[in-house]
Amino acid sequence: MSERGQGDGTVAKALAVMDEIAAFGRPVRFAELLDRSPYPKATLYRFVQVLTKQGMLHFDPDRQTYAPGLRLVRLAHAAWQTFSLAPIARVHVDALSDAVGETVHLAQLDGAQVLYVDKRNARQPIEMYSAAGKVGPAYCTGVGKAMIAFLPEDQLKQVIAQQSFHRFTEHTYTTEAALRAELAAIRARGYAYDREEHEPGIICIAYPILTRGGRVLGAMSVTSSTARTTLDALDTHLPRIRTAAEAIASEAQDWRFPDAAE
Amino acid sequence: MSERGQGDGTVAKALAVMDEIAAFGRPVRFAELLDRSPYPKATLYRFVQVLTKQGMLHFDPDRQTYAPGLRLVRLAHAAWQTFSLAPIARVHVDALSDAVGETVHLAQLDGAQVLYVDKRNARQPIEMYSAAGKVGPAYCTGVGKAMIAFLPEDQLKQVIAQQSFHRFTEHTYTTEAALRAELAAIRARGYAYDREEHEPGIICIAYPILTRGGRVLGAMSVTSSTARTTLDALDTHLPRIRTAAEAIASEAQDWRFPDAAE
DNA sequence: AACTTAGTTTCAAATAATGAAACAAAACAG
DNA sequence: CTGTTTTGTTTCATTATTTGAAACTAAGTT
Repeated sequence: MSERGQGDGTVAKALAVMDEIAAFGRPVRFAELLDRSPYPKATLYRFVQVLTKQGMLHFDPDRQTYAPGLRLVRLAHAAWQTFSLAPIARVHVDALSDAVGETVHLAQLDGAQVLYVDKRNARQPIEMYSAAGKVGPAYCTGVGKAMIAFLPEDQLKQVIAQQSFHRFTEHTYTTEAALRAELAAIRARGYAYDREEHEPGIICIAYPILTRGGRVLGAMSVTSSTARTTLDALDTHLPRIRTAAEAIASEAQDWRFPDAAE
Repeated sequence: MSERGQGDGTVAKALAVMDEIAAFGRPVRFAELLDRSPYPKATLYRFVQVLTKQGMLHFDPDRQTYAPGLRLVRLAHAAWQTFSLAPIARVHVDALSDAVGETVHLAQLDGAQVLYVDKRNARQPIEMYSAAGKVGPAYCTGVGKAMIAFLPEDQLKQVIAQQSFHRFTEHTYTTEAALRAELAAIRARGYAYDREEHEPGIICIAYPILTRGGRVLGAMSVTSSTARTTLDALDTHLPRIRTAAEAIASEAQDWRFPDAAE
């Protein structure tokens, strides 16, 4: 039952502090942090000191503010290179983006969230709230649904339990039952649509990236807006998306995510 | 115990383990890690367990390997957005890259190292973390020298003490004296050249990004190769680079790095 | 079956983390 | 300029966690 950050030792607590600071999205004063933190002054103070000394946080002495530090960028580079699909997928993402002329996203699951690991903007970029490293909800994005639809039931259960089911638009699925019906449809179809469920006017078609054993590695999507096109029109890109996703799956499997015995 | 028996702190130790895993640049087995680690088996084991549970590492059960986890990518996104110059500089980096048709780098100092936070290739567009997050030596890159040349003496001393002075090419400055002479020249000139000091055939011109108070925020560079051009030819881009660097400095100062009093 | 090597658990002792409270230093009154 | 509040830092006895040698299990090899 342990969530991140509680009862798991000192390291977990320190990382929870990192999360909190990152969540602010801007440099933050010690007092602000203290308000939101479950830890007493002295304890939080020591954490922040240690993290700063370690380069995980950066302290601006003029403004007396803390922000996530550059050591993270260095470590994340390693994560991106060794674990994410992005380096393997790169050539395919490029090709797909060129071919369809729309925004392409590559995403993986980070716990119950969608984490975008790569992105290509269309030539006429739509202003959207996503980039590599950005996270999003799993229950109302194309890539999110395409991934969780193919999770084994026990994992799916955990993931669903952590969804907020916030109603972003009038098309958002806001109940577990509705989402499960949608996921069943996605499994039957083999891929997912986003029908303006996360942002009004934004639609996408998303294809899962699965190992031969059916394990979920990630998903990739082609996104556009209702102002420019329709889902039916996006459907014409399906063969290309499928080809790209399957190529990524195949290469990823060989290089990095071999299944046990199947 | 008496004295400053400063026990390292559990968080610092855990982060050291992260660094070690990241340094491998590939998924790594527990035993490999143990060889390189100063910690005994049980201790290292627990660290790795905690970090995995926290999403800082990812464990591949099939191969029994650990790799940096996706939580880092999420945290780094926050670091990149709130602390790095990249978001502010983006439009200027784009414009400069378009104008000069060469590779443009944006870098900041992370301790004694150069950390690249953004990059534009002459032809290929967005690359995100493939380039952002990379580190390089400060003493033999254009951006590195452009930054450390403008550090106050006490900081410069520390940084120099941490340089390896490895001879990458026949042009690399390999002594503190030689480097200091070069830095003096850079200060006088206002910007730096890389004359194939890091990689044979690669030259660049790098301009520091400084606050009005003279504090070093970062540097940006235009890179090319001796096969295509010469330093003199690159010099023609100088006004554009200066303009871009100054624009970034000005905006960064207003938004995020105000000096104390000026 | 005997022997290796890799990974996991145990538990008393050693060590580090905790947090209430005191302290210092600014910021802000009056 | 003096008292007051707000914010940031240090102290220290208590408490809880971390530590690591060793025992153990599992998997692979001869």
